[in-house]
Amino acid sequence: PNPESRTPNPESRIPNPEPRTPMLDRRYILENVDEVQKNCDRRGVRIDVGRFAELEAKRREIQTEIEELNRQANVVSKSIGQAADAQQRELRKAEGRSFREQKDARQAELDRLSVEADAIHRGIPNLTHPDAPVGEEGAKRKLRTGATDVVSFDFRPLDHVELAEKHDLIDFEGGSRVAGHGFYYLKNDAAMLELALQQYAVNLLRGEGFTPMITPDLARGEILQGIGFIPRGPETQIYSVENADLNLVATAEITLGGLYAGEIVEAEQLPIKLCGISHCFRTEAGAAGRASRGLYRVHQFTKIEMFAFTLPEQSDDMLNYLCDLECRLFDGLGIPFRVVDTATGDLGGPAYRKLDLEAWMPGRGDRGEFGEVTSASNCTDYQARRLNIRYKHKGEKGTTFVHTLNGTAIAISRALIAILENCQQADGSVIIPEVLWRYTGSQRIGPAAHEDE
RNA sequence: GGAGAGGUGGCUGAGUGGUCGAAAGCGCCGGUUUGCUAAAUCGGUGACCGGGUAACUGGUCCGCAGGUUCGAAUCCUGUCCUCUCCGCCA
Repeated sequence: PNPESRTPNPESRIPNPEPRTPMLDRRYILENVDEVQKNCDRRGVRIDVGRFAELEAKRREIQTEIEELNRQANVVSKSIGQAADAQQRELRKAEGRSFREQKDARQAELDRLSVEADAIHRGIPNLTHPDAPVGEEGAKRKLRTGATDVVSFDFRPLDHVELAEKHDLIDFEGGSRVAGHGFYYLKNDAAMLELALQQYAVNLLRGEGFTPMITPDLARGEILQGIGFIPRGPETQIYSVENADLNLVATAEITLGGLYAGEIVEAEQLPIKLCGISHCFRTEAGAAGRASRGLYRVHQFTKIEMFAFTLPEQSDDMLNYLCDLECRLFDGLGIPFRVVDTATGDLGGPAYRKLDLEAWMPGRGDRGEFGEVTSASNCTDYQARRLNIRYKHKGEKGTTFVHTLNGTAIAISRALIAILENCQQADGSVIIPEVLWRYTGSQRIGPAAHEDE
């Protein structure tokens, strides 16, 4: 599938977005060139921070000149209004024009400089939590395991594709015919399971003070970029709508984070905890063939997402809290999993730290493998800067960027894999996790076992 | 989708080319008065970027982007959003 299309007019709705899109604060970078450079190195991001500092210094210099020229031009302009006779007036006009022309010339130079400086700036990723393991993807650190042990079957377990076929749960062929490879229909008990999982997750989160939200499934390019996605690039993971500045969201993180774009919230309202229900669309460009059998890597799925806006000092705890909730959700389902602290080299640009749950998938690979089912990230103020989301204390002056965090509660497609494969029985039936019975109305997929379990 | 109206400071709302960063009111902060509450009254009260130890000071900002002009909240173009009416529709 080719998601490429052109948008005639990318719009701006966020009031006064900093035109040069700060990722890290420019001043912070200038004052901490070495540290920022080291951080980029640890993440495997090739960036010349020193060069940025150089350009930025020059840029400021010119900016000061421009302001001075502007000031002089303003003085002249003001005097014209009070000028006595027409001759004086014309003289002053010429003077003013001259100042503006000089200014424009300097401005053009500044713009040229900014192009390079901004390109570097855009590439600078967020800082990294000191505890995050340093290295490539393999350097990730296992933090703990869930409450449920991995069961070794005394029969050859089926994978979820085989189980789905056996019980008529998923129509991959139909999905391909109608929408292409990577799309599918959930049928029968799988459809019911999706609804049940949604209810299960949302109810638990609501009890924890999250506001349930069914969000738009499309969003403006600007919002995507604020969150850290790059729509419409050659390698983009994002589907875009033709002739409109709209994109199918890859996660409700986009719509939940974007909800407060341009806002100043009262500090007393923080933390704000949202629970988003949305479909997620991903082109998965360049991912073909990579361990993506069945439901594991698809172009569309439903996801219950947690999102939090916090005070800066709250975000470390909030990340652990989101991760704990994910653990509770999967412990509740009886799925074995481990929690992994993502290595620096594998962090996305916005993430300061990322904790993943990897569930055991007995049908994956030769003898079962862990596969990522959730992901919780602390993005500190990286997204807030780009979306211009700040807080202020009531009655006080001055605003500060909030911290944003996101975490998967349940991504239905991956959860389905884990449930089908872990809960399968020797006779091929699947026992539905007990916490879902009240939503599914049934307890088992497939004929009851003849012998007991 | 069509027609019209509108988007101004924390809020309401004036302002149609030059002392407008923006009247007035509300709110907020401080003073005075009153026995608390409340009321009255006086004064203060936007954000961002830069310079300065500081007092202070330069620039930018009237949805957003661009244009005209010596000078734009004000004129022009595009666009987004809101409201009203019409059409269509789950």
